[in-house]
Amino acid sequence: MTHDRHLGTFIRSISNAMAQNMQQKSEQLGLTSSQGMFLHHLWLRQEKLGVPTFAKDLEEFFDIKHPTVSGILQRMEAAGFVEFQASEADRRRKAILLTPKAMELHLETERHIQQTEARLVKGMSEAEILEFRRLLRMAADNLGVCHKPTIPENKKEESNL
Amino acid sequence: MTHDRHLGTFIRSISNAMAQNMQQKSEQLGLTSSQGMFLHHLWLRQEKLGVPTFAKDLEEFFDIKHPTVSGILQRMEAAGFVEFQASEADRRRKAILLTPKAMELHLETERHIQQTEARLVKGMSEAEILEFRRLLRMAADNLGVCHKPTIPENKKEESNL
DNA sequence: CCTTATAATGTAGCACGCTACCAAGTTTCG
DNA sequence: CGAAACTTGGTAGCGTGCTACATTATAAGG
Repeated sequence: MTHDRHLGTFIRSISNAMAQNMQQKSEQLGLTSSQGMFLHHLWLRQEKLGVPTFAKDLEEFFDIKHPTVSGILQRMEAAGFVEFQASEADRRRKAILLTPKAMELHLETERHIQQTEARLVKGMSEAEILEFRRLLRMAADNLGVCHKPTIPENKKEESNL
Repeated sequence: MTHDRHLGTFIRSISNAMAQNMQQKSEQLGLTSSQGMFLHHLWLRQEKLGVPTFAKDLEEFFDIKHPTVSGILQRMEAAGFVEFQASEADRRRKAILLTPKAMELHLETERHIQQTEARLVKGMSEAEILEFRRLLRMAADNLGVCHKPTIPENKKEESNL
């Protein structure tokens, strides 16, 4: 019976490995893995749902702090993937808009995300995948990780991803 | 049925949340969560097993790249938690030694790690915890995360953690 | 209306993860 | 033995996560 690593370091390693995996797939596109996930989420809201996205939305969905969102958006703007548009309703906010350049990358980015997801659960049965997700959610709840849906309440029924 | 986040971002959030949890517990000791885990592992090898530890060992056990190990060790040295001792057998290597100051923190650090581990699996049955670990290991294997034991082969039978 | 509280975002500074590259010691093999 | 290959670890530079603080806009209460 060999020793197991603590779950903490183990999960950290898996998280790092997934990021590296995404990064390698995406680097030809000039995207990092976080930027790829931002792009996908922004695309979903902008094209599929037609709702504007603000920094606050990304902060809540990805469960990261606002300075982290700020940094990623700044680099995506510098790389020409997003633009900002001041909100009239609330002058503190700026809507985040994908550029045509980013739109072109969407399909490939989505493919990378799905490939990485598929690789993660390779060899698991459908039941095991469900159980994995259930246990991960329990762990997340234990740590207070919030779990916002992609879609605002008033748009929920329109979506199909 | 609400949307679920991709497993990728979900695991990343859990990993981040655990690190924050550890960090909050440890900051009064002047340790980060990575430094705490390094300290625990170094203590285990140094005091329990009596084997020297080199940067390469940490790199393999925690599954991180060597520049990352290097950085953490440099900060731990600057904070007075570790010292280095040139190896006579192989002059490329430096054994990593915990200072008395670090030894004093060991018990508290171990407690923090175990509290965080316990919090993660709170509400899960023994069987669920085993299943969680099994599924995490499958995912890790799928991503090529290596899973080295804490203990060198020739010392394995002596350990009891 | 005006003060105060709350909310959204920005910046500074740090830890930690990575890749890419470099230096030096050890090992292997002709 | 000597050259080439491998191993160990160091540095530079960057992205992403954090906390703490500051700024500005909106909301709430007297």
